[in-house]
Amino acid sequence: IKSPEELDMDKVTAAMVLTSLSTSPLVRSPPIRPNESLNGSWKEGGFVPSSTSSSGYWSWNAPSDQSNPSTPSPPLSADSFKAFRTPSQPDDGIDEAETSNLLFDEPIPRKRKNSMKVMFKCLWKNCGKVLSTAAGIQKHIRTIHLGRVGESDYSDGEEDFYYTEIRLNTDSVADGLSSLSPVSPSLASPPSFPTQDAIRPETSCAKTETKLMTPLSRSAPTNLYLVHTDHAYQATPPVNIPGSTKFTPNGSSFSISWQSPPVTFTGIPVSPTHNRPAGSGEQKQSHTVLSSPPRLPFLSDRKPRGEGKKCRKVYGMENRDMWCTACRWKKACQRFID
DNA sequence: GGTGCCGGGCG
DNA sequence: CGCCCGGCACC
Repeated sequence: IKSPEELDMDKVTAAMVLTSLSTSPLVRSPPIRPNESLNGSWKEGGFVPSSTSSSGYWSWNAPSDQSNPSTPSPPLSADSFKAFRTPSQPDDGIDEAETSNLLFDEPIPRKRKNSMKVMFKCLWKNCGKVLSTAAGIQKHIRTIHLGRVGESDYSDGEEDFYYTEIRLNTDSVADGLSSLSPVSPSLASPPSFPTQDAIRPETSCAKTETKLMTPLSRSAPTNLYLVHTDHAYQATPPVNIPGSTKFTPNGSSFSISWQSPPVTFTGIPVSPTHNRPAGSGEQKQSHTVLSSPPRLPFLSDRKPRGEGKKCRKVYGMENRDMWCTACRWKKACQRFID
């Protein structure tokens, strides 16, 4: 069961990955994309917990790598925070100046010569800036239009809706999936992608409200796709940490989340104790849901297994009478809920 | 192989 | 219903 908070988390995590990807040394080195296969495209850092259909999101989860609940900030606890970071990726060391320089001027070598080129265009009125990376455009919007200077690492996903992707080369279409760059939060879905004009924010005030009230709502349902790999975590699925190299390279571990109007959230309401989906992949119906995208055949929604210790482990087989009834009945534990 | 727990059977 | 377990996906 996914809570709304988790959904938000997904989004936040996705955003984090996006930004951290751009600042990660990995991205800068040429051979980031050894091949064009799904695996190759995704193992770099994608990730994000995902959820299942029936709500604003749909996705296919990775069976693995889902045990890492994490929040961008603040750390839930010492432990989770530790898990959240990967030993190989100290995410610091890059100062702001370098970061922006990188984001704005250095296109990420995402594709080989003949593949299509994807650019991201800012949709703010009188702007129209075009950058080559989603992270770059997000940063641009965040700093220039949203005025969030200090929180360069943080994204609530709002900026995702203020820019659009432009494809400048249409050959090689077959790899629909691999063409989805892990660094691109908003991708077009062939038939339903609206023109960029459709998603032009008219107001720049109140962010949260804006999302619900702007014209976004009329086009959002089918136009924005969030792509991430899974890990909940929280999640949904599982959690890949920004910049983490730990993402499971075995194909099945990524997810694409579709979402209707931007999920609304300003803060990150993450409960320290409930950041993992408990049982099956079901999740609460989101109030922002406007429609449900079709389920892809290859999406599998395996339920992430509860992570926490349960009665059995805590008390042991010998003390079975101390277990909660659910555990005794071999049902979902009610005492130690994930 | 252990664990969590869904699905289902039995009283 | 309460109670239990086969079986399976996860670890």
